[in-house]
Amino acid sequence: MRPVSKKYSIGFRVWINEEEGHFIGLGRVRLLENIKSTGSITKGAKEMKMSYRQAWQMVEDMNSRSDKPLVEKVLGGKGGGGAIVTEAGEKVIKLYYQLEEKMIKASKELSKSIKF
Amino acid sequence: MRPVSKKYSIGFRVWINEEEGHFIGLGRVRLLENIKSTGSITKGAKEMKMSYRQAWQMVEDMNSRSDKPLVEKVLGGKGGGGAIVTEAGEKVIKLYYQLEEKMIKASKELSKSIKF
DNA sequence: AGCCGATATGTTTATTAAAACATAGCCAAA
DNA sequence: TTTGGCTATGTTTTAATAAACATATCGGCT
Repeated sequence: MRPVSKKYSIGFRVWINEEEGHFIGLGRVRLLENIKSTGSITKGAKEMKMSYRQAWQMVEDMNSRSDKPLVEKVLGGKGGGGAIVTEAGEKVIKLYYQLEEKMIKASKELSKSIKF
Repeated sequence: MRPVSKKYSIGFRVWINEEEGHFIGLGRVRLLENIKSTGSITKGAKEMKMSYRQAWQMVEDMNSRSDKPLVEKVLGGKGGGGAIVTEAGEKVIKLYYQLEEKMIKASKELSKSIKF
Protein backbone atom coordinates (compact mmCIF):
# COMPACT_ATOMS: atom_id res chain seq x y z
CA MET A 1 0.00 0.00 0.00
CA ARG A 2 1.02 3.54 -0.67
CA PRO A 3 2.89 5.17 2.19
CA VAL A 4 1.69 8.38 3.79
CA SER A 5 4.13 11.23 3.91
CA LYS A 6 3.93 12.79 7.35
CA LYS A 7 5.36 15.93 5.94
CA TYR A 8 3.22 16.44 2.91
CA SER A 9 -0.11 14.70 3.37
CA ILE A 10 -2.80 17.33 3.50
CA GLY A 11 -5.99 15.62 4.44
CA PHE A 12 -8.96 16.04 2.17
CA ARG A 13 -11.86 14.06 0.83
CA VAL A 14 -13.32 12.88 -2.41
CA TRP A 15 -16.92 12.93 -3.49
CA ILE A 16 -18.77 9.67 -3.64
CA ASN A 17 -22.08 11.41 -4.20
CA GLU A 18 -21.85 14.93 -5.48
CA GLU A 19 -25.60 15.51 -5.37
CA GLU A 20 -25.86 14.76 -1.67
CA GLY A 21 -22.41 16.09 -0.79
CA HIS A 22 -20.87 12.92 0.64
CA PHE A 23 -17.16 12.32 0.77
CA ILE A 24 -14.59 9.79 1.85
CA GLY A 25 -11.09 10.43 3.14
CA LEU A 26 -7.78 8.65 3.34
CA GLY A 27 -8.92 6.24 6.08
CA ARG A 28 -11.72 4.83 4.00
CA VAL A 29 -9.66 4.77 0.84
CA ARG A 30 -7.13 2.64 2.67
CA LEU A 31 -9.84 0.35 3.93
CA LEU A 32 -10.99 -0.11 0.35
CA GLU A 33 -7.44 -0.91 -0.70
CA ASN A 34 -7.06 -3.46 2.07
CA ILE A 35 -10.37 -5.10 1.26
CA LYS A 36 -9.31 -5.30 -2.34
CA SER A 37 -5.95 -6.87 -1.59
CA THR A 38 -7.21 -9.36 1.01
CA GLY A 39 -10.61 -10.21 -0.41
CA SER A 40 -12.47 -9.73 2.87
CA ILE A 41 -13.54 -7.03 5.29
CA THR A 42 -12.21 -9.06 8.21
CA LYS A 43 -8.70 -9.35 6.85
CA GLY A 44 -8.67 -5.87 5.41
CA ALA A 45 -9.60 -4.40 8.76
CA LYS A 46 -7.02 -6.48 10.59
CA GLU A 47 -4.38 -5.18 8.20
CA MET A 48 -4.89 -1.68 9.56
CA LYS A 49 -5.65 -2.66 13.15
CA MET A 50 -9.27 -1.65 12.75
CA SER A 51 -12.05 -3.61 14.42
CA TYR A 52 -14.19 -5.66 12.07
CA ARG A 53 -17.25 -3.95 13.44
CA GLN A 54 -16.05 -0.51 12.57
CA ALA A 55 -14.85 -1.58 9.15
CA TRP A 56 -18.15 -3.24 8.40
CA GLN A 57 -20.03 -0.13 9.45
CA MET A 58 -17.82 2.03 7.25
CA VAL A 59 -18.52 -0.19 4.28
CA GLU A 60 -22.25 -0.04 4.98
CA ASP A 61 -22.07 3.72 5.27
CA MET A 62 -20.08 4.14 2.08
CA ASN A 63 -22.30 1.84 0.11
CA SER A 64 -25.48 3.53 1.24
CA ARG A 65 -24.19 7.02 0.58
CA SER A 66 -22.50 6.37 -2.71
CA ASP A 67 -24.34 6.40 -5.99
CA LYS A 68 -23.22 2.84 -6.55
CA PRO A 69 -21.91 0.37 -3.96
CA LEU A 70 -18.13 0.44 -3.55
CA VAL A 71 -17.91 -3.02 -1.98
CA GLU A 72 -19.82 -6.18 -2.72
CA LYS A 73 -20.22 -8.72 0.02
CA VAL A 74 -20.38 -12.50 -0.40
CA LEU A 75 -22.09 -14.50 2.32
CA GLY A 76 -21.02 -18.05 3.07
CA GLY A 77 -19.63 -20.40 0.50
CA LYS A 78 -16.05 -21.11 -0.41
CA GLY A 79 -13.77 -19.86 2.33
CA GLY A 80 -16.74 -18.59 4.28
CA GLY A 81 -17.41 -15.73 1.95
CA GLY A 82 -15.69 -12.42 1.47
CA ALA A 83 -15.91 -9.00 -0.05
CA ILE A 84 -14.73 -7.41 -3.27
CA VAL A 85 -14.22 -3.82 -4.27
CA THR A 86 -16.46 -2.90 -7.19
CA GLU A 87 -15.44 -0.95 -10.24
CA ALA A 88 -16.94 2.16 -8.67
CA GLY A 89 -14.82 1.51 -5.60
CA GLU A 90 -11.67 1.28 -7.63
CA LYS A 91 -12.51 4.54 -9.33
CA VAL A 92 -12.84 6.23 -5.96
CA ILE A 93 -9.40 5.01 -4.94
CA LYS A 94 -7.89 6.24 -8.17
CA LEU A 95 -9.66 9.59 -7.94
CA TYR A 96 -8.42 10.07 -4.42
CA TYR A 97 -4.79 9.75 -5.36
CA GLN A 98 -5.14 11.84 -8.46
CA LEU A 99 -6.66 14.61 -6.42
CA GLU A 100 -4.01 14.23 -3.75
CA GLU A 101 -1.34 14.83 -6.31
CA LYS A 102 -2.99 18.00 -7.53
CA MET A 103 -3.60 19.18 -3.98
CA ILE A 104 -0.02 18.76 -2.89
CA LYS A 105 1.19 20.58 -5.93
CA ALA A 106 -1.19 23.49 -5.45
CA SER A 107 -0.50 23.66 -1.74
CA LYS A 108 3.24 23.71 -2.24
CA GLU A 109 3.03 26.46 -4.80
CA LEU A 110 0.86 28.66 -2.63
CA SER A 111 2.77 28.04 0.57
CA LYS A 112 5.97 28.88 -1.20
CA SER A 113 4.61 32.26 -2.17
CA ILE A 114 3.59 33.09 1.39
CA LYS A 115 6.32 33.50 3.98
CA PHE A 116 5.40 33.61 7.64
CA MET B 1 -17.87 35.53 7.46
CA ARG B 2 -17.64 33.42 4.36
CA PRO B 3 -20.40 30.84 4.04
CA VAL B 4 -19.61 27.16 3.68
CA SER B 5 -21.09 25.39 0.71
CA LYS B 6 -22.49 22.08 1.90
CA LYS B 7 -22.29 20.79 -1.58
CA TYR B 8 -18.80 21.75 -2.53
CA SER B 9 -16.69 22.11 0.61
CA ILE B 10 -13.99 19.51 0.49
CA GLY B 11 -12.20 19.58 3.79
CA PHE B 12 -8.47 20.02 3.86
CA ARG B 13 -5.81 21.78 5.85
CA VAL B 14 -3.11 24.36 5.43
CA TRP B 15 0.42 24.21 6.68
CA ILE B 16 1.37 26.43 9.55
CA ASN B 17 4.75 24.77 9.92
CA GLU B 18 5.98 22.88 6.91
CA GLU B 19 9.12 21.58 8.65
CA GLU B 20 7.18 19.90 11.41
CA GLY B 21 4.16 19.04 9.32
CA HIS B 22 1.45 20.90 11.24
CA PHE B 23 -1.78 22.04 9.71
CA ILE B 24 -4.98 23.88 10.49
CA GLY B 25 -8.40 23.30 9.00
CA LEU B 26 -11.59 25.22 8.45
CA GLY B 27 -12.59 25.19 12.13
CA ARG B 28 -9.47 26.97 13.24
CA VAL B 29 -9.49 29.34 10.31
CA ARG B 30 -12.98 30.38 11.33
CA LEU B 31 -11.89 30.84 14.91
CA LEU B 32 -9.14 33.11 13.66
CA GLU B 33 -11.65 35.08 11.63
CA ASN B 34 -13.95 35.44 14.61
CA ILE B 35 -11.14 36.54 16.88
CA LYS B 36 -10.14 39.07 14.29
CA SER B 37 -13.61 40.53 13.91
CA THR B 38 -14.45 40.62 17.62
CA GLY B 39 -11.06 41.43 19.08
CA SER B 40 -11.20 38.73 21.72
CA ILE B 41 -11.06 34.98 22.13
CA THR B 42 -14.09 35.04 24.38
CA LYS B 43 -16.33 36.79 21.88
CA GLY B 44 -14.87 34.97 18.91
CA ALA B 45 -15.59 31.63 20.52
CA LYS B 46 -19.11 32.65 21.49
CA GLU B 47 -19.75 33.61 17.90
CA MET B 48 -19.35 30.00 16.86
CA LYS B 49 -20.83 28.43 20.00
CA MET B 50 -17.43 27.17 21.07
CA SER B 51 -16.43 27.14 24.73
CA TYR B 52 -13.82 29.69 25.68
CA ARG B 53 -11.67 26.95 27.10
CA GLN B 54 -11.51 25.04 23.86
CA ALA B 55 -10.92 28.17 21.84
CA TRP B 56 -8.12 29.26 24.15
CA GLN B 57 -6.52 25.83 23.89
CA MET B 58 -6.74 25.94 20.10
CA VAL B 59 -5.04 29.31 20.05
CA GLU B 60 -2.31 28.04 22.35
CA ASP B 61 -1.85 25.00 20.16
CA MET B 62 -1.71 26.97 16.95
CA ASN B 63 0.70 29.51 18.34
CA SER B 64 3.06 26.90 19.70
CA ARG B 65 3.05 24.83 16.51
CA SER B 66 3.26 27.66 14.05
CA ASP B 67 6.53 29.24 13.06
CA LYS B 68 5.20 32.56 14.29
CA PRO B 69 2.23 33.17 16.61
CA LEU B 70 -1.07 33.63 14.81
CA VAL B 71 -2.80 35.39 17.69
CA GLU B 72 -1.46 37.89 20.18
CA LYS B 73 -3.10 38.12 23.55
CA VAL B 74 -3.48 41.26 25.66
CA LEU B 75 -3.92 40.78 29.40
CA GLY B 76 -5.89 43.25 31.43
CA GLY B 77 -6.10 46.91 30.61
CA LYS B 78 -8.69 48.74 28.60
CA GLY B 79 -11.79 46.63 28.25
CA GLY B 80 -10.12 43.86 30.24
CA GLY B 81 -7.78 42.94 27.44
CA GLY B 82 -8.31 41.02 24.23
CA ALA B 83 -6.65 39.24 21.36
CA ILE B 84 -5.61 40.21 17.87
CA VAL B 85 -4.77 38.14 14.84
CA THR B 86 -1.20 38.74 13.75
CA GLU B 87 0.00 39.29 10.22
CA ALA B 88 1.02 35.64 10.08
CA GLY B 89 -2.50 34.69 11.17
CA GLU B 90 -4.05 36.76 8.43
CA LYS B 91 -1.81 35.09 5.90
CA VAL B 92 -2.97 31.68 7.06
CA ILE B 93 -6.59 32.69 6.57
CA LYS B 94 -5.85 34.01 3.11
CA LEU B 95 -3.85 30.94 2.17
CA TYR B 96 -6.64 28.69 3.30
CA TYR B 97 -9.20 30.25 1.01
CA GLN B 98 -6.82 30.45 -1.91
CA LEU B 99 -6.10 26.77 -1.56
CA GLU B 100 -9.79 25.99 -1.19
CA GLU B 101 -10.48 27.65 -4.50
CA LYS B 102 -7.83 25.61 -6.25
CA MET B 103 -9.00 22.42 -4.56
CA ILE B 104 -12.59 22.83 -5.60
CA LYS B 105 -11.57 23.51 -9.14
CA ALA B 106 -9.26 20.50 -9.33
CA SER B 107 -11.80 18.27 -7.63
CA LYS B 108 -14.58 19.29 -9.97
CA GLU B 109 -12.45 18.69 -13.01
CA LEU B 110 -11.38 15.25 -11.90
CA SER B 111 -14.79 14.17 -10.70
CA LYS B 112 -16.28 15.25 -13.96
CA SER B 113 -13.97 12.93 -15.84
CA ILE B 114 -14.93 9.94 -13.71
CA LYS B 115 -18.45 8.64 -13.93
CA PHE B 116 -19.70 6.17 -11.37
C1' DA C 1 -7.89 51.63 45.35
C1' DG C 2 -11.63 49.48 42.97
C1' DC C 3 -14.00 48.27 38.51
C1' DC C 4 -14.43 45.66 34.34
C1' DG C 5 -14.04 42.45 30.94
C1' DA C 6 -10.74 39.75 29.20
C1' DT C 7 -7.05 35.99 29.71
C1' DA C 8 -5.42 31.79 32.20
C1' DT C 9 -6.15 27.42 34.32
C1' DG C 10 -7.98 23.77 37.36
C1' DT C 11 -11.75 20.54 38.32
C1' DT C 12 -15.74 18.03 37.48
C1' DT C 13 -19.45 16.21 34.72
C1' DA C 14 -21.68 14.77 30.45
C1' DT C 15 -21.49 13.25 25.88
C1' DT C 16 -19.61 10.82 22.19
C1' DA C 17 -16.72 7.58 19.99
C1' DA C 18 -14.09 3.49 20.00
C1' DA C 19 -12.92 -0.93 21.57
C1' DA C 20 -13.99 -5.40 23.23
C1' DC C 21 -16.75 -9.27 23.62
C1' DA C 22 -20.36 -12.43 22.21
C1' DT C 23 -23.14 -14.91 19.01
C1' DA C 24 -26.15 -15.95 15.11
C1' DG C 25 -26.51 -16.72 10.01
C1' DC C 26 -24.74 -17.93 5.62
C1' DC C 27 -23.31 -21.47 1.98
C1' DA C 28 -19.82 -23.98 -1.17
C1' DA C 29 -17.27 -27.84 -0.55
C1' DA C 30 -15.65 -31.98 1.54
C1' DT D 1 -24.58 -32.92 7.10
C1' DT D 2 -20.79 -31.06 9.14
C1' DT D 3 -17.01 -27.77 8.73
C1' DG D 4 -14.75 -23.31 8.19
C1' DG D 5 -14.26 -18.70 7.70
C1' DC D 6 -16.63 -14.95 6.67
C1' DT D 7 -20.68 -11.56 7.11
C1' DA D 8 -24.10 -9.52 10.27
C1' DT D 9 -25.53 -7.57 14.52
C1' DG D 10 -26.38 -6.94 19.53
C1' DT D 11 -24.46 -5.78 24.07
C1' DT D 12 -21.22 -4.12 27.26
C1' DT D 13 -17.05 -1.73 28.65
C1' DT D 14 -13.63 1.55 28.14
C1' DA D 15 -11.40 5.62 26.40
C1' DA D 16 -11.41 10.02 24.37
C1' DT D 17 -13.61 14.30 23.70
C1' DA D 18 -16.30 18.05 24.81
C1' DA D 19 -19.01 20.75 27.89
C1' DA D 20 -19.85 23.00 32.18
C1' DC D 21 -18.53 25.18 36.20
C1' DA D 22 -15.41 27.68 39.22
C1' DT D 23 -11.78 30.96 40.22
C1' DA D 24 -7.49 33.37 40.02
C1' DT D 25 -4.98 36.92 37.46
C1' DC D 26 -4.09 40.93 34.72
C1' DG D 27 -3.84 46.16 34.02
C1' DG D 28 -5.63 50.58 31.87
C1' DC D 29 -9.22 53.72 33.57
C1' DT D 30 -11.90 56.46 36.53
